[in-house]
Amino acid sequence: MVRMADVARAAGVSAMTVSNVLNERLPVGEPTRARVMAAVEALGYEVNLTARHLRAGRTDTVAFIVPSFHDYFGEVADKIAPLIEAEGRHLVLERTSGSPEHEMAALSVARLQLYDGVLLSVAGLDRDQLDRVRSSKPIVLLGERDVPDRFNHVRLANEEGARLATAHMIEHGSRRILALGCTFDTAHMMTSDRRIGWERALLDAGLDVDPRYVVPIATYTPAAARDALLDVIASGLPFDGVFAVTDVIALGAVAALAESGLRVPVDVQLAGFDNLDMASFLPPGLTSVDANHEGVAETAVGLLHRQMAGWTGPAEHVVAPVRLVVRGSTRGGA
Amino acid sequence: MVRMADVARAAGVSAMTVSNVLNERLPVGEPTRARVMAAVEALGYEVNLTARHLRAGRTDTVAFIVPSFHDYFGEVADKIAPLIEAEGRHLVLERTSGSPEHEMAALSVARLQLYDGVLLSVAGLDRDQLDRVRSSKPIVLLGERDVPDRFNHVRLANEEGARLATAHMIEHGSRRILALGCTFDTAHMMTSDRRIGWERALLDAGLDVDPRYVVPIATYTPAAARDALLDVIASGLPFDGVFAVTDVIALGAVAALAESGLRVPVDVQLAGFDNLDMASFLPPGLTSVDANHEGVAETAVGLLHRQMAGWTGPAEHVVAPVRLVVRGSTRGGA
DNA sequence: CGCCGTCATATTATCGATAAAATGTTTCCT
DNA sequence: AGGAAACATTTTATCGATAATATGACGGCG
Repeated sequence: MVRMADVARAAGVSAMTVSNVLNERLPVGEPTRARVMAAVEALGYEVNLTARHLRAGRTDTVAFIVPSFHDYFGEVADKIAPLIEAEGRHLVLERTSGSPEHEMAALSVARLQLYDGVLLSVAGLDRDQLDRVRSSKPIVLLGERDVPDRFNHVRLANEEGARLATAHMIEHGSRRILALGCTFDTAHMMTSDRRIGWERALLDAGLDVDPRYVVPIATYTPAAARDALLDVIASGLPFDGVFAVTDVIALGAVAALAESGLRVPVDVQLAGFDNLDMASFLPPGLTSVDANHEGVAETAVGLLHRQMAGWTGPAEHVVAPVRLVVRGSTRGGA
Repeated sequence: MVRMADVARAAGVSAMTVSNVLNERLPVGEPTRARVMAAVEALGYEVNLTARHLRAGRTDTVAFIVPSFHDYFGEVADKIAPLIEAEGRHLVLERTSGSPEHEMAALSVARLQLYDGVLLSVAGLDRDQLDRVRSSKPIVLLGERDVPDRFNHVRLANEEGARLATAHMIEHGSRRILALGCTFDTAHMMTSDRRIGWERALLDAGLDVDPRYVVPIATYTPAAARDALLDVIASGLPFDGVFAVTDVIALGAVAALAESGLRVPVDVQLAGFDNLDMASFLPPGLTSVDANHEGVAETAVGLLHRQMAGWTGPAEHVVAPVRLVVRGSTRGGA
């Protein structure tokens, strides 16, 4: 391991001069700078980032902590990365499996030290647990859970999105719409907020809210969604529309409907949420609620940058607006 | 920031004793241990991982460096994470955009220092560039590029997989099969290795290899794939099968075929590569070459663990076997 | 000619933890 | 009782860089 001191010796200067050359902190005379650079090249020296971090208290790295790496979070992460890199920092992803324990561990003093700032997609933690986090590290929370006021937070207009999607299917003739993957949780969660939007659309249209039409799912995978929907079909419960709580769930629904010979959108209309890349390619095109990933990424990163730059004003709680992207899976589409 | 020295003072012992209690390195008397633990609790002390890293030379962290976070790599990363965590380490993901410069930077001395080991999915680097990497850090390379012998490397049986998929479509009646997303590169690349498999299947069946049937794609997105295939359709080139170089490309093909009123598998058979989760849900089910992500993950992590444990034997070059998963998008499927 | 300011570079102290060696204390055995 | 072994804890040095401060050389000016 080549150290700064080795470079210093080779160039006949002190370590501090090497540091000044490399970091352009204090001015260094041209001949000296040249000698130092030559020594750096000759020895192949590179700074020890750990030592720099310990001494300078800065890592130039931001973490985005997500429940899982694939699908939705992978897409959002790819939007976030360039924004972080534009400010000369690195982005790394960590995974929590959505468990509260892992999420708390990611917010522990020890782990937060490793980054200049952290974006956390909250899946498992509730407000009380988040309140126990004591740290002045810049943090921005993403996701649909309730969070303490002191945290910057970006969430989606879940209820409105679900309402839009459901109302759109009602408008085009659906009367019995499943809320696939929704729940009756009382705490704010993605699955319950979206259920409320679904309910609202039904009530606005003067339709009944039948709890049998809320179909919870064991795990948020297309496989579980397909199985759940196949069960519904087997049970004989009549339906002519499906609001899937996410596009990933909608993917499972597409498979179940196709397997059962139900045509989309003729027999059953289908709408999802998230507008993943996939949505526009899945024939006949998946109608989906779009929350503008890119805008969400910009907002969240903006809040984080502001904190990292030293801003100490009150935290912001942003609700990202949504719009419905209509495609062939509903009768308003092509 | 609470330091170990603060805990030591509170417990009336030396910092070293605190360290010994927390790390269970040297034995500590029970009453002392209790006092130390009480002080740790009272002050809410947590170790400074950066200082530990600097002194102890270990981060307990492994990086998986990928071209992009979504789709294929997100799925593989979710398989790798539990394997790393099972050994008590953390996994972080970094992104290179597939550019050689970013990949080299990720392999720089400075960045490698941050991890106990690195898994790198090579997209842009060639053998010569990789040869310039000088580091004894445990590294395992993934991906289809050629790599120097001294690196552990896991790649897929690309040629065989493409051959299987193509042969399967020939067997079920296709005679003019597009190689969508393939290329004529001479270096080993995913897109050229798979083209060779496609060629082989054609030749084995006594069919012509017509270069017009190799359709390169600007960017590896479903949108670009759809556009490329729509262009082919518009050109009037007749075809009755599509081998898509990846499932992501196949997704674009599905959209293009649906838009053009071509029925899968009746008019055109379609097969992909990677067997992403999506493949089994995309109606009528996407026939795809499965490379057993989980097995690849286990192999790669196994090689990395071996290196991190101090193994210094020769590097291994593993070619992960593939099999064809037949679904409804080809006529052998349901 | 001598004093002061400016610029370039060097010295010192420190970030927080831990490996290795040193010190002190108790126990045990003959 | 004497001495060694066993055990518990502390001391010292170090990982590699950098912020803050100090030193030295030179030029300008009265």
